[in-house]
Amino acid sequence: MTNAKRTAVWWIRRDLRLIDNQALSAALATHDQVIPLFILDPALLTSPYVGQKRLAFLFEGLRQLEKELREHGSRLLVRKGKPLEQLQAIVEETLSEVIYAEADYSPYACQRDAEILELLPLKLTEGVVVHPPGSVLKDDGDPYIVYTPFSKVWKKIPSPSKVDLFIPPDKISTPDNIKSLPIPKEPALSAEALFFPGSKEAQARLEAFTASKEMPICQYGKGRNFVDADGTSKLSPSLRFGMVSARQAAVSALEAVANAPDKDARKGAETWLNELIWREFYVHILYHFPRVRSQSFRSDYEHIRWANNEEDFEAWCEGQTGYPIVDAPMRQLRQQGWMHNRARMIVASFLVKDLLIDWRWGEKWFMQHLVDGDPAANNGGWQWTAGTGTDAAPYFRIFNPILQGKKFDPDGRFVRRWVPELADVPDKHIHAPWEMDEAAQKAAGCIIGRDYPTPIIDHAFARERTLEAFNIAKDKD
DNA sequence: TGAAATGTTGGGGCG
DNA sequence: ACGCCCCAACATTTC
Repeated sequence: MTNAKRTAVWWIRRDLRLIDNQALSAALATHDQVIPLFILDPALLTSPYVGQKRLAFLFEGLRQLEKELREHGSRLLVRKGKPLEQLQAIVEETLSEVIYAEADYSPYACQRDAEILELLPLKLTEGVVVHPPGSVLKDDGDPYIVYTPFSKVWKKIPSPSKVDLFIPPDKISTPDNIKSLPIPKEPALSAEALFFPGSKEAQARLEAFTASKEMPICQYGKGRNFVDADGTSKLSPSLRFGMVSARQAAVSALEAVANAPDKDARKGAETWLNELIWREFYVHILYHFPRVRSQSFRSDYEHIRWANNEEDFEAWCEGQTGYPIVDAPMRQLRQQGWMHNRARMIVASFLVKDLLIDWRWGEKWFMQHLVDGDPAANNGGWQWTAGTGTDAAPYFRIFNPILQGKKFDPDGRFVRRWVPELADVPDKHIHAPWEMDEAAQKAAGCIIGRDYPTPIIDHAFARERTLEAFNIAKDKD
């Protein structure tokens, strides 16, 4: 080595934070100089599964990270191109000894990293999940394909009790002579975006949710299903890009469980912890069974004869199905890039089991619009709803969109917010406005078929059609 | 982390 | 007083 300083690259992928970052910590512990690098990978930026809102969130997140780095006297090095080629060039330019990165277990990332590992000194650390794939296995060494036993074993593995609050010293620095690209300005974060990216925002959100006086996490179990009054943490986009670590979230949840004032509160917090474990479960599933990315986990359901009607799909995408509890969240998704988890289940059930459209269509649409869109969680969620996945809802579990609306948006506030043409429809009919007689429609200023669509399908008919389609497929194997 | 169909029970009205 | 019917209310089964 010609340089006296020992230099490492910190390759940032989905870990946009300085706090509790195992890749960064490892680099700082072993090297004198650490160069933070982000590579704009055309294969990812132009994928049909990438959405503009998520990209905007990522780019603004990078700007926030750069700001933090500047406070520590460093630049964020940005390059564009095939990661292997860019890394080769940078290692050469900076005489770096090693590249540290947080392991990513999605199929694309695994293949990308495997190729790089053959040619470059890449060291992968944990961080995307608390317990990585391979660490939660059955006694015979097979991965779990049912959630409950998985979660029991997950909880038995000693979880970290502390996060790494290491404040990066001025060792992080990028040599001035190294060329860097600007962070793209487009797509830009819209002014009415629901989420502001960045580690600071994410840390504050986690803190407020789990450790503030009110401890909203303790109400999560009871409140999480109401689609309007929001009992959820809204942390998914931050977890998606590592603006908080999974470990931080888990530690905070465990602390909340321990500090909960009573039994109900503890249960509420445990429910949220379980959602974190669901997230890890699906990371493991996609890692162990990469074929689920394009196929049903249960191969018999590959035989389903989908209706796949394009017009129906378009109506679903646009929030024009005529079912308020479906249309409202679908419109919210397009506008804000986010949807309540209960609503995700409702609209997914409607697409797959009412419209009899292949779950992959919906999976793709979600990826194109969700700020938090993650290949593992999204795929897992869709296959769960479709009944084709691991530990999935049985195929005959078909949501009734009217009952779901009444249960989880009882006063119709959520529906009225996103489907303004229903604003004056009385509570009694808000989830089934087509049941209004002519006079009621006039009084509500909402003529069905003119101001708001007639339901594009009859639920009772759809239910029977789907039961038959799944039954036939099931018997084919 | 369903819903609908079907079965069972028990109170009240009524002849 | 009694049997009968009706029908909530709840439980069980089936898709």
